[in-house]
Parts: sequence; C-alpha cells; structure tokens
Amino acid sequence: MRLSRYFLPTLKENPSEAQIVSHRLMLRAGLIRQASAGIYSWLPLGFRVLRRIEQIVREEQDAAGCQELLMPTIQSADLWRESGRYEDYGKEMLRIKDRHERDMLYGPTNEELITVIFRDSVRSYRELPKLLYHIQWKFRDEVRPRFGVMRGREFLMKDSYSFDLDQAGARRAYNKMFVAYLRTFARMGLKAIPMQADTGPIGGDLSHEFIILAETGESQVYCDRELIDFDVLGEAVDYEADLQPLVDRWASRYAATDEKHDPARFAALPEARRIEARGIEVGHIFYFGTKYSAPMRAEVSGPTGEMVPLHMGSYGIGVSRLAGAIIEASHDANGIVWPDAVAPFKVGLINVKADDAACGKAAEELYGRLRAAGIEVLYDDTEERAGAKFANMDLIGLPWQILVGPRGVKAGTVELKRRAGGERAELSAEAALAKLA
RNA sequence: CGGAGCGUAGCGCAGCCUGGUAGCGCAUCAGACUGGGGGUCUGAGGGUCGUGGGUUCAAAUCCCGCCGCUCCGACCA
Repeated sequence: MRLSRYFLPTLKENPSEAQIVSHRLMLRAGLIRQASAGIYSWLPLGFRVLRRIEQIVREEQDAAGCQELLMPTIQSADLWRESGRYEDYGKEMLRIKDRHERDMLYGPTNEELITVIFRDSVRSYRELPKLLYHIQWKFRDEVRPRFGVMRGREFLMKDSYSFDLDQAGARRAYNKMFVAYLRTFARMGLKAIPMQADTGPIGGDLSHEFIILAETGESQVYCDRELIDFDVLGEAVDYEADLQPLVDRWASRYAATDEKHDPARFAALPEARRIEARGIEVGHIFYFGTKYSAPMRAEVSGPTGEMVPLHMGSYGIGVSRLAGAIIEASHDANGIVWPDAVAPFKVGLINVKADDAACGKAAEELYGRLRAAGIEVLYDDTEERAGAKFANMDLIGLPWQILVGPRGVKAGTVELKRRAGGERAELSAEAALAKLA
C-alpha cells in the first residue's frame, strides 16, 4: 500500500480527551475515531489490526473444536424474560422498541439466544458435546465509558458457549477453552495470566479471568512471578486428550484478582516471586451449569431416557479491547510497537529523499519486490521530509522499517530497522527481502 | 449513580474574572529555500465562539435551561 493513497490521518498532538497511552496512540496513529462516548469507528489501519486479532482468536477457537456461527446484535426482549435476566440486567442493557412497539434490545451477551438455538435443535445426549462461538458486536450501556476501546459501550467480543451432558463434560470444555485462551493471547505476544475470579452477574462456580499486566489496568491483581515465564506455544496440544494436567500447571500457581485475593496464600510465596500489579482483563471463562438451561428448559434425553438439563459454560474474549491492551503492553516514547502477529503491515518502506531520482527508483523497485514476495508493506512515497516520515512510521509501529536513502543507494544497500529495540542493519535489498520473507 | 471540569479554525490552546464584535502554535494551500529524526521564510484560506433563551446600546465574555465530552469514585468484559 502506498501511503500517498492510504487513508491514514495521524495526529501530531495528543487529543485532549484521551488520557491513557493506548487511547492517545490509537487516535494519533489513525487507528480509530470516536463517534460518541464509548463508541468508535475503526479506520483502515485500525481495522486491519482488529481483523488480525479476530483471526488469531478464530484460528485457536477452531483448533479447539469450537464452531463459528453468527448471531444478531438485536434480540427480542421475550428471550430475556424467559431467563429472568430482562429485569436483572438493569440500565446497562440498551432497550429499544421497533415500529410495532415490540421490546427489543441490543445484545450485551448471547447466552439466551444460543440456548434457544440449541434447545430447539438438539434432542439427544448423543449430539453432545458441542462448542459454538461467534465474534459479534456487543453493546453495554456503561455508566462511565473510558480508556478508548478498552472500556467502550460498543465492543467486539468473541463469545463461546459449551453444551454438555454433565459437569465432567463441561469441565472438559472449560479446559479446552482454558488452553485455547492461553495459546490465543501468547500468539498475540501477550503474557496473559489466568486468575481465579468472581463469576459476577452471569453466575456459576468456576471462573478464570485472563489478565495481562499493565500499569493502566483496571483491576488490582496478585500472582506468582513464575507464571510469566510459562511457555504454552512451545508444546503441541491435543484437544482430544486430557487437558487437566496442563490446566493444573497454571491453575495451581497463585494468581488472583482483588476480589478473590487470599493474602495468606500470597504471603506464603517467596518474596521475589510475588507480583502485585494492575491488570487488564482480556478474557473470561465461566462454567455456570444449568443456570440458563434449567429456566429455559434446554434439555436432552440422557442415556437412560430421562430429560437432562444441559451443563453450559461461556467464554469471552474482548477482541476490540485487545487492540488497546496490546498497545498498553507494547509501546515506547515514539509510539506503538506492534507484535508481529497483529501488526497491520509487516514492514514500512521509507524513501528517505523524496526528490532524489535514484532513491525513488530504488524504493519503487523494492516496493514491487516486497509485494511480489507477498510481504505486507506500507510504502511511504510521500513528499514529506525524512524526519517526519521516521516519526510517523515509529508512531504507527510496524515491526520492520526499510529505509532507502542516498547513502545506501550509492553503496547498493538499504537499511533494515526493527521497531522493537531499534536495531539497524545495512544490507542489500536481497538480504532484506530474505530476512522478511 | 455521587463529585469535579471542559466545549472558541482540522488538532492543541489563549481570550471570559473586569462585556466593545476573535487570536496564537501546529496542520492545510501557494511560492522560495532546504533535505537522514516532525526544517526556514513569505503570502493565503479557514471560526453562526456547543445549543436555546435572558440581561444589555452592545455578549465568546454575565445569568438560566438543554446537549455533548472528559476526569475521580461506585459499578462492570
């Protein structure tokens, strides 16, 4: 993509409404624009990031045997009256009326709808277990939206739902999601730590929040430092095998949010291993048993012929929140530092001297070769001065930069710069291509 | 839902207290000089001062209502 043609409105100064670093950088780097309080438009560069994140989530859900579907954003109030949550949910639920004065709502979550879909279609235990998910916009009318996309009212969420005959089955589904979540966040370059958590208004008795550590986090968290070095991507996972040992390896270490914090257990850790920090919740998994299936009569015939209410769990990842959370975890004084896996482009190509014919030719040629090699490149072919280009490229945080300048063109080299760490190397265009391929 | 602010050009802000018809920096446009970390000079364009009402000879400025946005707390993915 040529920057001269790309819609990338970056800002030199910090917008006054943005207080935390990820929000400031998302506005400055041209990723998002605010539409109203807690509601954002995603501009081309931001949307690319959002789709990257979404795709990683999707791949890991699919790998764990979860099947994707898509439910609507608007739901009928009747559905929620059936579960009893229409009254309980309070003002956070955006209630609307259609032209026939029917009560509708913009879905804050989808337990009711998925339960009905499942109830109406599945009759026998022999069709279990099932794991379903979708990635859809949600709306929760927060009293106080803040921190940009980290606590918006409208947000993109991946929510999965498991259906099992009994608690043991639900536990297996829970474990699958537990492991899938570890892998999902690790692939995005995040250290997400599963922590025991309150189940909140959704109910249930088994729940972990996945938290990444960041100064601007909204929750106070406590954990064992060794968790940070656990590697989950290094080993192959067989989702059909017993995942309990892998889950236990994580779950047995101390890690808890404020509400579940046990000072005595925490104090038992050696001091050097105690981490007390702020955290951002990027995922949350629940087992909630028959909380919805019982009142909504979502039952199947069991092995002995009797009707059995389904044991369910739900599993959420804040997809749009992750974009902000990743920036909170990965930035420096000059801007965003995208982890490779979620970067909107892999490399930014800069023609350092816009009016130098030889530079222009070399840059154009390299741009063509990068594209031919299938490498996603944003090519700054504008007339800006070198300094402005560098600052802008650092701001948007692509993992690699290639600088084509008069010095290198003479010597037959380009400069390859790693955004994270800032290491630079002078090498031939071929070598740079090989390194990025 | 309690408390506190803010709304003036695309962005960041001054002017308001003490009323006299709007200004600065950046950005934009034109030209020149420049050319490896947001450059310099010259010139130009761009604002119903959030909105409705009131006071006044006169309102960005004073008073009242409304709308929007932000921050702290409570709440929450």
